Amino acid sequence: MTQSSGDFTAMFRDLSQRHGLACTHQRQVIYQALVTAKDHPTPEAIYESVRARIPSISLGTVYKNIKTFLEAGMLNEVSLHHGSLRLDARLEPHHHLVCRVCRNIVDLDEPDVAPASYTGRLPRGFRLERQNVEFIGICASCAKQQSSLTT
Amino acid sequence: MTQSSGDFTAMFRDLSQRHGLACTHQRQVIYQALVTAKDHPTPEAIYESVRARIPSISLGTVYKNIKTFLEAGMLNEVSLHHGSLRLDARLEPHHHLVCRVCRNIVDLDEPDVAPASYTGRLPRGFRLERQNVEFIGICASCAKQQSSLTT
DNA sequence: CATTACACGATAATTATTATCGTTTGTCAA
DNA sequence: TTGACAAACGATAATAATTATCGTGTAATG
Repeated sequence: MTQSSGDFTAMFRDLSQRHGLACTHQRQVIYQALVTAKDHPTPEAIYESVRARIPSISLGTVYKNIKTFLEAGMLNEVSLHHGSLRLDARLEPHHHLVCRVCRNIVDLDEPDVAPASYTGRLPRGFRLERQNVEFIGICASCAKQQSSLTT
Repeated sequence: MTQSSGDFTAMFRDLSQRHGLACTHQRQVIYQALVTAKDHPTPEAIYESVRARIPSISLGTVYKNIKTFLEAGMLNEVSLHHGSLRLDARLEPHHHLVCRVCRNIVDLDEPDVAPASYTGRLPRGFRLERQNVEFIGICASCAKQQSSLTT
């Protein structure tokens, strides 16, 4: 146990250094909660889990560090469209092209998309109905802005 | 003008009847704002747009009717995962299987998924980086609950 | 081991969404 | 038509999710 938790500590120290982040106890425990979660937890769920090990931690700290991890690329969000509901009145099946920076969405017509396929096994009793494909990248105007930041 | 708006009114009256919804002026204007929106608007954006035609409308009415349209299947949400942020610490590319009712997420390994492909033209300057595929359906336990409701 | 910038915890503020409630309006049948 | 009733409306309060602020504490660096 000392062994494996020691390994994780060393790994996380190294990971933090590579991303230019201070290696704090809170961060380590939050990160461990994230990587060991089997489901796709919410910040609130991480907060609950971390509280078992650091009862005094603040919810704000959990949010702040999750954001830090996201910006550092140590973590992903399941959807680019949480936060505010976005609506789509086109009922015909179609797909989306999304800019990962400004999160603007462009419709792609169904006939231009060859669907993905899954060859593995589905969970028992799951009835598959459709699929959503999101093509993700960076749009022209966001790319221009980002390159001007690095010069 | 009288012609086309009359067409829409008649169409919407019919649509409402088919879904068992009262055909109110507010609903018609909200629905028209939704179908004519080129982007994928938020409830707030719809509210702003509708206010130009019905200055006295309440934001709550817009939310309520959007929810009504969603439940009736007259409208879709862009993502099943808005509302609360959901996190994913798996950095390797992989895809998701989602139950449209309980919105639980199961990871699908990348090797089991043959990706989609897009044969159309991308917007000028858009740099495509990756794709997210969401396989959507209904899980065993939600299917059981729904069938027990109809019996 | 002292300095300093960054992180922490507490808490207030903001944003997004839902609920409540009294009034108004669409629907349906007489 | 019109009158009854259920459903929808507008105003507003309440809740949920997230972000900002600020004084104190601690990791990194030399």
